[in-house]
Amino acid sequence: MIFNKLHEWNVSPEQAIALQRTLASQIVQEDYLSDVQFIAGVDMALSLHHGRGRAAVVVLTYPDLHVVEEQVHEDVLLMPYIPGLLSFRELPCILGAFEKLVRIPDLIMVDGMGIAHPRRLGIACHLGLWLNIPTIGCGKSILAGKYDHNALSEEKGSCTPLISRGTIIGQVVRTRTKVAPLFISSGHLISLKTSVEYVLACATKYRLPEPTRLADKLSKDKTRSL
DNA sequence: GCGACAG
DNA sequence: ATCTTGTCGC
Repeated sequence: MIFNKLHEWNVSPEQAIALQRTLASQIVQEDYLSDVQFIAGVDMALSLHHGRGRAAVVVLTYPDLHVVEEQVHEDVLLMPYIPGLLSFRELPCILGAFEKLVRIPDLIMVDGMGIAHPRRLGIACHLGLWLNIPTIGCGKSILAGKYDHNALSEEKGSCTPLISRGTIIGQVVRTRTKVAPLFISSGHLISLKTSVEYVLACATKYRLPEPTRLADKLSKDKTRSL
């Protein structure tokens, strides 16, 4: 598939932050989804010496969740990991995997934050803008905001708002009973409510929803080099 | 100013 | 994220 080249990737941390501020104003938090027939999951694995990375994208049917396409792409990492600037480290490689994709997904689930980010531009938002496809941020740990731990019961499906500066930036969602929750937020072209619905619909047997769980597994595939 | 900090 | 074996619990 093809996408919009919004900017260069070899930028300084200061330039990256400036870009995030500009891009954040372009994020759409309303639902603009077409009939969702295909959902993709994306994740990335890093090499032993953190010199290279391998991005994996898995496309599954919805709501049956059957895999219809898988693509991986390896590349050198340009930037180190800096909290808040994750997309500048991982997206170049992830976009390489999307270039190889034949089946265009209607919705994408990303391993990382959406707008639940210091400048409201997590990796899911950034990817959504480059692809112009709805994206959901599915983080395994918190980056920004706070929530009432007591408002989250042990049962699957339980959730409580993630709040920052007086506004709801995401939902802390329990995808499995008695298992650590996930931090869900809108990426681009989708509402928070709809995001949570899709995550729960794809969280069948594990903590991670099937799209990102399978992408995570594929990126770590031991039968490949790196 | 101090501490926290997705993957 | 990654380094790593067995082990507790449903």
